[in-house]
Amino acid sequence: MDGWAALADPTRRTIFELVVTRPRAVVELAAVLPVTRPAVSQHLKILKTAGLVRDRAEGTRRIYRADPDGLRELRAQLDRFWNEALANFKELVEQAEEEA
Amino acid sequence: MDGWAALADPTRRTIFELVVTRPRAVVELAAVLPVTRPAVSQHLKILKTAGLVRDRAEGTRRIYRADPDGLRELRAQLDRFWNEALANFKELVEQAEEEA
DNA sequence: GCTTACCGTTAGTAGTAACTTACGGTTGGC
DNA sequence: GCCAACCGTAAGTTACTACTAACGGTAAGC
Repeated sequence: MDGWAALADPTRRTIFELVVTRPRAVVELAAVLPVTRPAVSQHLKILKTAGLVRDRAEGTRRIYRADPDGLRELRAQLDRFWNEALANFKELVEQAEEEA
Repeated sequence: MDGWAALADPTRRTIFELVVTRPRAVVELAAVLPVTRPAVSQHLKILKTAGLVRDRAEGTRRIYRADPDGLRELRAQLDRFWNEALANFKELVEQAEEEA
């Protein structure tokens, strides 16, 4: 599952929003969210595969934090969309002005 | 369905990529894609609901183009994630330096 | 007016994703 | 050594999503 699909799910996006502010343990996340702890683990696995989070062991706890790498890719692609959309829009305006 | 979920589907993201370069008709898109024309229509409906495309009638054809509005929202949210992730990362580095 | 081209919607189906429950494995404290 | 805390995974269920086929509706050309 790629970055887009990873952030498409609302629960997963909430998890990412929590982790992006500061590192958190799985049990911490599950306490806030309306789903069980295993569900949070599964979501984190997907986010990790997408390169959006990293984890580190700290005793029995696993601390998850945001990973800039996956985020960078998404930003690059979204910026490309943005620039192309604006260029396209600008072209349309110029054509409209030619006709006027 | 919000912008994230709209761009999560690969077919739908391809459609958006095609439309973002220049406006296209439904039959045009369906000719390139490996799915049927109704499927393209359904995807376009979802993209439209998400504010990512707009359509205009031109004879019997419907021309779709990218809509900057929906894109702007996604960009804003992604930038927020990005900034928070960097701030978080910076904080971690500073803490590590304090310990050194 | 008839045909053709283009499009959206509906109904039905197959595949997948998100969730819970149950289980086993590892680390830390007593 | 034993218990408690924390975590990941597997199995099973439910809901949803993407798709096709079939239909009806509208604009353009002859």
